[in-house]
Amino acid sequence: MQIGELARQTGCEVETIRYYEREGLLPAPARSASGYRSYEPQHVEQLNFIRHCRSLGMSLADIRQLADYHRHPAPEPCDRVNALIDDQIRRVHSQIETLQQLERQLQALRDRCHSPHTLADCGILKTLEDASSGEPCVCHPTATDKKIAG
Amino acid sequence: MQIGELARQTGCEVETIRYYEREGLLPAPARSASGYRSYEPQHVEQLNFIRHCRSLGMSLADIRQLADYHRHPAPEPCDRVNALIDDQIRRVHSQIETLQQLERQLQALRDRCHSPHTLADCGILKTLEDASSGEPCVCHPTATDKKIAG
DNA sequence: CTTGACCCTATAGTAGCTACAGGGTGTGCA
DNA sequence: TGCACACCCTGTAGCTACTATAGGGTCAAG
Repeated sequence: MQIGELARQTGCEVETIRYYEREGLLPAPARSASGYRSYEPQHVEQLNFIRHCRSLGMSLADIRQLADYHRHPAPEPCDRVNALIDDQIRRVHSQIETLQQLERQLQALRDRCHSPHTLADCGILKTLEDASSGEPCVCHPTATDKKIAG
Repeated sequence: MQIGELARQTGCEVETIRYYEREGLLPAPARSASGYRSYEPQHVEQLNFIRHCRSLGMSLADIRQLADYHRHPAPEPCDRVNALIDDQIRRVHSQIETLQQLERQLQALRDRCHSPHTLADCGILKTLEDASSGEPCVCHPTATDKKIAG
């Protein structure tokens, strides 16, 4: 099967498939006489594995690890698989908390301006300006919540 | 004041300050005879403004807009400021919802493997493999929740 | 014999920084 | 005077996970 057909079967863009190959996530397939990539059904499965993990928010590095365990189902304990998933859950959870705090801060800022104003008189801009001069602001009640989310 | 001092006063890295200047967010300061950047107190305020907005998760493009309104407090209505903040709140909110769904999916996957297993017998890996072959999986009860979060 | 759909490689762009390499400047100390 | 060391400069490459070209080749149908 050609790359376009693989793309259709997996819902993954052609360029992304070539990118995964370059990154060593998807094994390089055989080539036709004219140099076209020629995929086997197992490639569909491998690509689905990658896309499934991506849909769970995992990094390509983590997926590479998982795919390795997948390919070599050794009789060792699967602690590292669990640890990998646990880390991912922790990361997602902490992102949620960061964003929830962000949402509260933005809402507090937004509450500064509800009725129609002019720019010169806008509570939002004024709050942002005051905060720039080091004054306390509604959005950041404590100093520690002002760090920038990665 | 030199760039290092500005960095110290604002908690912003020197490279980041130069980056903001390149991007047109922070006005280019005067230079000393030896070519060193020489900042005024107003630069502290402007940089604080940028960092404050960044801590609210705003993009540099949005911050550029806000800084423009800030510099030109015209007597027009501040609708666009409000719209900008509202958009940001919407974006943050939808990111939270996406991540919460992700967390549920990851937890469902994690629940597949609690007691000690070998790799060959790991419920997590098995679930991921089955999903790659198109079988229904615990993490994605419906097909629509499988899209990849940006 | 041409059109159009497909394929190839290589490179540059996205956001918001961060981290060099390779050089110059300025101050303190022996 | 010589040297160490902290600071500054520009320019460029790296990070993630793609996406989007440019510029070309291949193949089947009409």
